[in-house]
Amino acid sequence: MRLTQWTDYTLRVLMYCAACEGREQPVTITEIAESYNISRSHLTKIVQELAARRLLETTRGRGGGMRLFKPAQEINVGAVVRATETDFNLVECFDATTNQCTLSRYCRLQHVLADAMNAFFQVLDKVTLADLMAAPTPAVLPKAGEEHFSVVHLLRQVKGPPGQD
Amino acid sequence: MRLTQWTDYTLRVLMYCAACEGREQPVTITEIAESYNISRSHLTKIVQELAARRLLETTRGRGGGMRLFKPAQEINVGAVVRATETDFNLVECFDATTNQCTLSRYCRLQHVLADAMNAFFQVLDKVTLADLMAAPTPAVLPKAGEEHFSVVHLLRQVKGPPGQD
DNA sequence: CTTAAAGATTCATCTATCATGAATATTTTA
DNA sequence: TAAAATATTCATGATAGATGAATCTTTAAG
Repeated sequence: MRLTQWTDYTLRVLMYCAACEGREQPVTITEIAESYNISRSHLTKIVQELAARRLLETTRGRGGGMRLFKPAQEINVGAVVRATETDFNLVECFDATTNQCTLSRYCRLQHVLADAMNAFFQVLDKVTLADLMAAPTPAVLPKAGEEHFSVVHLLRQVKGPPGQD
Repeated sequence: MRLTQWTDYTLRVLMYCAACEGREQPVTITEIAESYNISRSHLTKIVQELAARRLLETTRGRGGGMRLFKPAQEINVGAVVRATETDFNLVECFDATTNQCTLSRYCRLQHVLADAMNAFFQVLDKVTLADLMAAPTPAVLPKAGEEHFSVVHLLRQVKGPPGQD
């Protein structure tokens, strides 16, 4: 029971962009690839897909990069996961074209698992990208004056202020 | 987002046994393998595990086979799936030992996905093996006098009455 | 008008998990 | 003692998913 790394990276890209909202220059693929230490080439395809799905807006050429296409509050996590995951056939009998189990119509398993999967997504459907950027765990609580701590802070710690690398 | 075929087969074995409860002879691996048209060798390992988990009772030797260790009403589907699935790391950051994502403590993704997975299992936790053997879909509704239609009927149709093959 | 920096595209390959199955050992009852 | 059953071990196959090299295209800066 896993999601693909593709989905994982997709969400991370969106989070990175959300964290950088308001920044002058758009976020670049190279920047994210270095920050997360993952393949630039691979990331490109993910950004590609996100742009095609109108979740990111990309601009080519020097000074280009990507931005969220709409505010983080309007990007639903459930919708993103539904869009990026490709295989929802929890068990063989979910796919009528390849199903070989002769019991399928006589057992409730498929129905029960479908219910479970719906419950899974109902949770995600209530969450937006903005919600993912919430307060940190106690160990890294913001100091006084850092009320609006977010991922941006970590990025700054790790990479220095945006635009200085 | 899939379960393993191992889990699928595990549930099917249990369903087959549930359908045959009350039968004189225990169910054999060969019988199930032929019925579902899957590898006997592979099935053996699944039965093996189920016996180790005290969900099946197996007896060796001539006349041997397997039976449910306890009534189908007492076998919880959620528990079975939790036991047979091996990988619950929906995304990389679920596994602290291999996690490389520097954002993990600063983002709520892990928490949200954990919630979703809990919701998934909460559905399965309400279902027993007996519940999986419910009424068939309309297309195959039992005729009058077949009130207690169940998987057993299908097995009979397909294979003839138990013990005659 | 050329160069550098960015995304876009294509293709090939690697890899880990899961699935499969052969061979053989062990147990038990008829 | 033979047949029918589960148990065990080991090797291999299949495939989705991940990776990355190479190259093309676009665009702004100088």
